[in-house]
Amino acid sequence: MELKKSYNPEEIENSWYELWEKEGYFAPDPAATGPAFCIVIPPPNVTGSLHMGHALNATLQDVLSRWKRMNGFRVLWLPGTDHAGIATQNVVERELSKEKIDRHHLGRDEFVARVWKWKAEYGGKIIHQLKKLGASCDWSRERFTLDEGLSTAVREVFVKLFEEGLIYRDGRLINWCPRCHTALSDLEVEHEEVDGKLYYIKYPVSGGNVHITVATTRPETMLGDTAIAVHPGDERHRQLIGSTVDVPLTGRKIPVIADDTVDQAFGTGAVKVTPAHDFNDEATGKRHNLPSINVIAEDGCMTPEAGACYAGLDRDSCRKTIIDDLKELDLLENEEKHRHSVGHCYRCRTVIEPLLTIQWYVRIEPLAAEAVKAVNEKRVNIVPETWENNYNAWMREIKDWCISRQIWWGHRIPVWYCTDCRLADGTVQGDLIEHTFFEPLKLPDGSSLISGTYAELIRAGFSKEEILKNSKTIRVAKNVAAICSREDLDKCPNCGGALLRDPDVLDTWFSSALWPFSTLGWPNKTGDLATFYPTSVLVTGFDILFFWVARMIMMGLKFMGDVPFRDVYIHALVRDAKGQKMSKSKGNVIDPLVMIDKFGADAFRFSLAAFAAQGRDVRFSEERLEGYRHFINKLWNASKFINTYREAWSGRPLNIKNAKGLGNRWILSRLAFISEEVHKNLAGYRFNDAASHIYQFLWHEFCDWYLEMSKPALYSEASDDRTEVVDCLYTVLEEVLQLLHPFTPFVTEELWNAVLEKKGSIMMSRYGEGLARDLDAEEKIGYLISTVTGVRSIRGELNISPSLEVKAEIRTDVAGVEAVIRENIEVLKKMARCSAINAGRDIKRPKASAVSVQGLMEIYIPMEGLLDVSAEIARLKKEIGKTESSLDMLHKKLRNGDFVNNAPAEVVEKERAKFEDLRQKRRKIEDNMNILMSIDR
RNA sequence: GGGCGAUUAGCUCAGUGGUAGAGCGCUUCCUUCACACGGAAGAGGUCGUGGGUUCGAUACCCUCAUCGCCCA
Repeated sequence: MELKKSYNPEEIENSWYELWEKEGYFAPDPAATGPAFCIVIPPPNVTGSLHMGHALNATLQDVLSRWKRMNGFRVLWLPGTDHAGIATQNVVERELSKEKIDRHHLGRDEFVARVWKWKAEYGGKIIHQLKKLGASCDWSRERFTLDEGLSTAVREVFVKLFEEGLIYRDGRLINWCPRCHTALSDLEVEHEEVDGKLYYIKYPVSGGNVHITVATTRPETMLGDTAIAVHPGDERHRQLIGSTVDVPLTGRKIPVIADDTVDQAFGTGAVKVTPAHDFNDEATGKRHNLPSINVIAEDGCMTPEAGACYAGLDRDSCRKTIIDDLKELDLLENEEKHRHSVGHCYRCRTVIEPLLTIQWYVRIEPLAAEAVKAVNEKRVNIVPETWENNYNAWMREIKDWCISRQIWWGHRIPVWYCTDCRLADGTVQGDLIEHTFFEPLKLPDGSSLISGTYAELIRAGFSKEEILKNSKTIRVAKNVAAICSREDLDKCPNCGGALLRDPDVLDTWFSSALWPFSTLGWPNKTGDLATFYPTSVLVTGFDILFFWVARMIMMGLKFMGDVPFRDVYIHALVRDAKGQKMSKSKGNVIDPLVMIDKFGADAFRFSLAAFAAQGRDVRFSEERLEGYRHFINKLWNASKFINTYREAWSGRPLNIKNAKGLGNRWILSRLAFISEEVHKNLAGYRFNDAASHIYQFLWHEFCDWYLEMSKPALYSEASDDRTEVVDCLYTVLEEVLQLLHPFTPFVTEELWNAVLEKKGSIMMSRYGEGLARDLDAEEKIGYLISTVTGVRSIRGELNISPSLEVKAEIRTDVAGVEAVIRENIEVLKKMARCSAINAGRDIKRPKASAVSVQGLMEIYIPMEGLLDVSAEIARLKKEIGKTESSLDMLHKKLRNGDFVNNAPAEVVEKERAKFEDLRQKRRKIEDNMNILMSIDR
């Protein structure tokens, strides 16, 4: 088959992908006998579209998968997506708001149905994009964190942990997003430096005319203050400890307390304590038994507790009002600019509000302890190792994990509350369950209700269905008994009374934490689970090391009794060419699909792999990508060249042991070398090293040297020599295509078929064996390369036209060198563009010749009449200069007794030999220069 | 505030206890029958600063500076 002049990716990529998929190549081969190799994909958000991070992540996984497959492993790369609770709910809510619909109008069931509909329509986008990239995922096993099987797994895990007391319900301060209207875990809060203000507020001391000034960044929370705290050793405030102050604007009296956590350097050294709205203050409150006053509600607006003037205002306008009011009372002493860190919702960027609520938690310590042990005992290898530190540091300080979310899209918590059971004190539980309606609900008597306890509402004549359908929030008191169950319940197992299900859903990361085994069929004992768990490696970015990786290790150990993966390869973040994080707001986002369209998936993938050096961020630039497109084109053209010798090919691979030609032995030896390097580097997740070895070999050794030196034989008439060269070309091409295939699957598949005319797909082929080094050939080719380089150097520097053929006289004392030159005279003539070459120990320097002194030879180019003597002298001087500085350095070293005595003998010997060689080289150049200066002139 | 990482050619980055490499860019030459998405020859670095360990440090240790990230 004839190849086009240059490679055109779009013509072939889609059809090859379709074929691979149709043939079922992505599924693990049931007939394969090799060991299992499994990667579970870090499930991208179902709302997402492919960005550079995904592209890098998927490329590396695909490189590993394809490489292992070609090594005979039974490979499973398991794909899927994540239901991304908050993010997805936000997306659908935004859509609804365009139709002016609030999700509460729809009700829970209908809303969830809408999200499923949205998912069916738009959710698969990223999957198609992964296919464009060439990802060899087994799509027949694709999973979704909210599908039936995974939901079963989530349910099982929740119930087990609940039964063991590792999941519990508690009321404490949590991070609350007033916009998403849900609790968040600590990890989901992003701290960000913002320019704020520090307000100095005067609190009058009760019954006197003195006051104490406190500094705060959040004056609106003063409405919930329950103390002022100062450091016990602070002279400024010591006399006020134990006294009472009036909270301005409220008149509430609160104590001044001493607490040694107060930072005396901050503000005035006196701080207000608001246990209901600040994490530090909550702790202070606990230490001093202070009450908590909730002044901010879940929607970010002030509660009735904040007082009639402020109730209903949102946080920000309340702050302004308070400042105005304080100014009026002359209680605002000062305000100054203040830069401080503020928590934001990682989904919507809204400022987080610490709120006192009842939530579900996972007791994390026992799980974390096992997970730390697994990493420290190297049952899980984190690569690069430096991330182990981060992992350990985070695990040491880990706090219980808040897993309940007040949204509708997700795994509903499998807990029910009986409305009829009674507490020990006789209270009916239904009176401890509080409902707030979305809109006031009309009663038959014409009045309406906006909230009430479940029992009240029932008594008022509402049905359970009506109550639930109209509830915006359902708050269940902490002392209501939780009934956790594997099966859905419809009546109380104890009293047969009505049950309400916990309204919350689980943190999406709860289901992600089970991903490595839930996707393989757990809790059923499946064949996949037996074969592929623990998975082989997890490839991911460091940004979800805690969110996800650590939690998977915990859950894997807990429920499978083994780690979820042997290795974790942490790759870098992809940044733009200037090193900035890509973000939509900065407008520096590079779309992988645009890159694929422009440069082809192969060049794009190869670039990503070549950039992926361990422990460093990836700076992506189109310029470099362009360079790798050229590389793909180079491969294409080399193949095209080889393809023209199709009829001369015996069809058999050339084994280095049977090869006679020096060049053939050499290139096969080099092939053996880089093949080993590629396999070694991939095994160590050194993708960039693997990629650059292939690049160097293919371009510079194979194309620049081997192809050129094989041309004389190729251009000659049919002979055994020529056949061997052609066989060699095909042999090398086959192996190179295989080595490259994990990086550049499309072009290699195309060439595999078009040039090698193979029957099957390259992705199902196996790496060949029998590669071996031939150091004798490598040494001898070294002589030839020196010869050609020497002549070219003279040509280049003396500006001798390439069209002008020269003669070369080569003097060498080494019989081996002389022999190699004689045996390869035609090749040398062609490559160095010489009309004749003589070599031997008796060669004399011809008159008016330029010289190049190589290691074991002196190359003379007679230039009769043409030699620009001064240019040549200048050239030789430069050469001497270079030699000289190396000699100086070596000389100093060798004269140093400490070096000679202390350094290993072989190092000293090496340096001596180098010194001798250089000295000879210098002498030879000097001799030549002297001749040039005296005789030739 | 705590921790981590970076600092090597004009740019982007590899790398090693025996004074350095790549890609792109740059200079000169060449449209030679695979490829101008090409070929050949070159220029270019006291490996951030100051100290220490060592016969020897760009590499190992410490200080500082600058930049970046994570956690609080």
